[in-house]
Amino acid sequence: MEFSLETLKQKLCDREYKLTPQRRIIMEAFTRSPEKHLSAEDIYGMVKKNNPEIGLATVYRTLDLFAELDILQKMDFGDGRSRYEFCTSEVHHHHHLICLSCGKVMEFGDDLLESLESTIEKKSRFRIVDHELKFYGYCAKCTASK
Amino acid sequence: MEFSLETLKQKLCDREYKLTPQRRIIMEAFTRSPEKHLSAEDIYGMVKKNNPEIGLATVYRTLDLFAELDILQKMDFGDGRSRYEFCTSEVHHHHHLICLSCGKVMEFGDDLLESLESTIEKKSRFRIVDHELKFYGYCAKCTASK
DNA sequence: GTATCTGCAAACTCTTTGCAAAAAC
DNA sequence: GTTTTTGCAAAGAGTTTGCAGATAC
Repeated sequence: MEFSLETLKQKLCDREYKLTPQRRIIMEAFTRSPEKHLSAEDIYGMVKKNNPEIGLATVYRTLDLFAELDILQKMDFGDGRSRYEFCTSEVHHHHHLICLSCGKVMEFGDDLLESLESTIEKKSRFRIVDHELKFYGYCAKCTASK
Repeated sequence: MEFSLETLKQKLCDREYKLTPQRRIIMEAFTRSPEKHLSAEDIYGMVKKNNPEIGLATVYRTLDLFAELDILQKMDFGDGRSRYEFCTSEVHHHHHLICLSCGKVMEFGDDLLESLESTIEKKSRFRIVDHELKFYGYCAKCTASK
């Protein structure tokens, strides 16, 4: 587990937030999940198994809080729901491959955009703070099964 | 106007769709708009002025139809609503600059991603059909007014 | 004439919010 | 003890759908 509960507690306390069981449970679900790009509903489904009393609204609030604390990054893959993934320092330097057939999201780490960014900043007088690159297509499995 | 009503009629008839006043009006609103990235609500607001009887559902249905006919391209800038723009052959080769302050969307035409795509296709066995590159930041106007 | 299309209202999905009860510190 | 947090249900935004009447061809 790359992200310890201690770190979570630290980050919460720094901002006067409390470490509640729900927040701990949601964080644990995240660290345990093999899939890294999770929606609120995904998390809700995972935590409800062992903690049926937890509410969907709490999941939403917790994910938003974690995003505000730079623990998670909120992302949008255009399917009408937000997804969250751990906000590592590399998160801005990998790109997403989104399968149009099965919806799977893969990552491709490689940052070729730094030079493009500075070109744009000069030409457009637009101050870039983040970028997002997505490739849509068909994963190997879906290509094979057609 | 780059896109004539004749072309629209042609494309519709080819697929056994009819050219209705509503479809014509919506297409005209699109060609007349200085802003190129329009939401359903944007279009609805524009057409309602002269045609108050037109329904929002019709706007949605028409935009989706146009997208299916490759007349418009449906896009998602992460603000919770879909936007549409004319689907020119260059549409896949320009990228978007999205201002986090005023929400304005600008374009940056330049395609440096072809070589990156073939690298990814080889390394990941992922067949790419489209890509999308967005830069988030602050436009010149918003940077100045801060 | 007939199949398509429209407008309306209701339904739907994802997300947010108001509030009283519960819990962290 | 007090402030934060929770669960619930209701509201909210954007979009879709069912249906009866209207319309393009």
